[in-house]
Amino acid sequence: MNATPQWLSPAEQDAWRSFIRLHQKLTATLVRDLQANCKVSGADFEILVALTDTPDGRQRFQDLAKSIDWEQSRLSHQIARMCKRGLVAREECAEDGRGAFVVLTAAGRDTIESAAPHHVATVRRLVIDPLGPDDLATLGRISSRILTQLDNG
Amino acid sequence: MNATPQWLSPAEQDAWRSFIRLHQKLTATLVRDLQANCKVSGADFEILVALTDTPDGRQRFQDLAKSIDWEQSRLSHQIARMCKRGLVAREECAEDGRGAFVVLTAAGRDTIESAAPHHVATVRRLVIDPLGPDDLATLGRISSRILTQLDNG
DNA sequence: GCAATACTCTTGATGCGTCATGGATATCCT
DNA sequence: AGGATATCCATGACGCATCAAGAGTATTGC
Repeated sequence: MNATPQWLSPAEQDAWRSFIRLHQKLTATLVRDLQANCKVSGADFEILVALTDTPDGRQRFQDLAKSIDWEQSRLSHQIARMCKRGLVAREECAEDGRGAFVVLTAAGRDTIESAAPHHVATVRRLVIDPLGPDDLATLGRISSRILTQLDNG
Repeated sequence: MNATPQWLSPAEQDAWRSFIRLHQKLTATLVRDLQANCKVSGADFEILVALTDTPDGRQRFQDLAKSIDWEQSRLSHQIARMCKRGLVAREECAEDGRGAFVVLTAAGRDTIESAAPHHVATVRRLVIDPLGPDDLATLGRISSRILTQLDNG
């Protein structure tokens, strides 16, 4: 039932390896840039951005996890670390005794407000500008296509 | 000296977020697939593939690190873990007292030979087939472009 | 009511990745 | 030759990601 060739053709292999390599190198570069210039990890940044998206900088654990597609326990560990550094705080949930809120602190807000412009500038320089609008749109379209496939199993 | 707009336009943001999301989800899926079906991590797989690329499954630390673009200490830690599980072994280097070789063991060879076909099939199913040759080539081209930018700083 | 079940979050163990540091050997320079 | 320097690899500390297990609280169904 498997008529497709087992190995990748040279052209497929080229494309795939470029993509994987890009994948690894871009992540490493962006994370390093954030850490060196803004003292936040990629994980910190993602949490802070997600919290900033809500008007009061407060979100239930569950909702936050869903909005950034993280597993519960990963979020729990991450929030524990960020609490220790004062970037966010926990709050109990009145309506549901099991639940809890994550709240952006003043320090957290300061951090993200100074980190975000720097990060955007880096993304522009490394990705958006070298590609130009057409290729960027193509990249977005291709990404969505693969994402759909991933979501369908 | 910064005439470019600070934030991303909605179109830019869409494309960028799709790409990042793809990035994260694809990695997670592939790693999980390898771990669940073949009992190897992504890091294990990368090492084993690189070693298989040489005729005798032996490589100096340094050369291995360069060929997969890893930091030296990352490789050292990884090899230590893989030694413990018997996938590779260390060998001293006669010509250079500081140096060392990493050698594929029989168990390591078995592992990669059973994992590789499975992995290729997954990559086909999730990425190569849904894209088709043209989009795959485009993805490769775009990836190379960004990689060049990364390498130039 | 209340027992069974489901939900929400936490915790501990383990592997991975980076940084800073260090020990050993080789090479270079005078 | 011998000291300075560079190269090669190892190690420890710390943060991050996943998995398995668990504690407390709500909900469901009888």
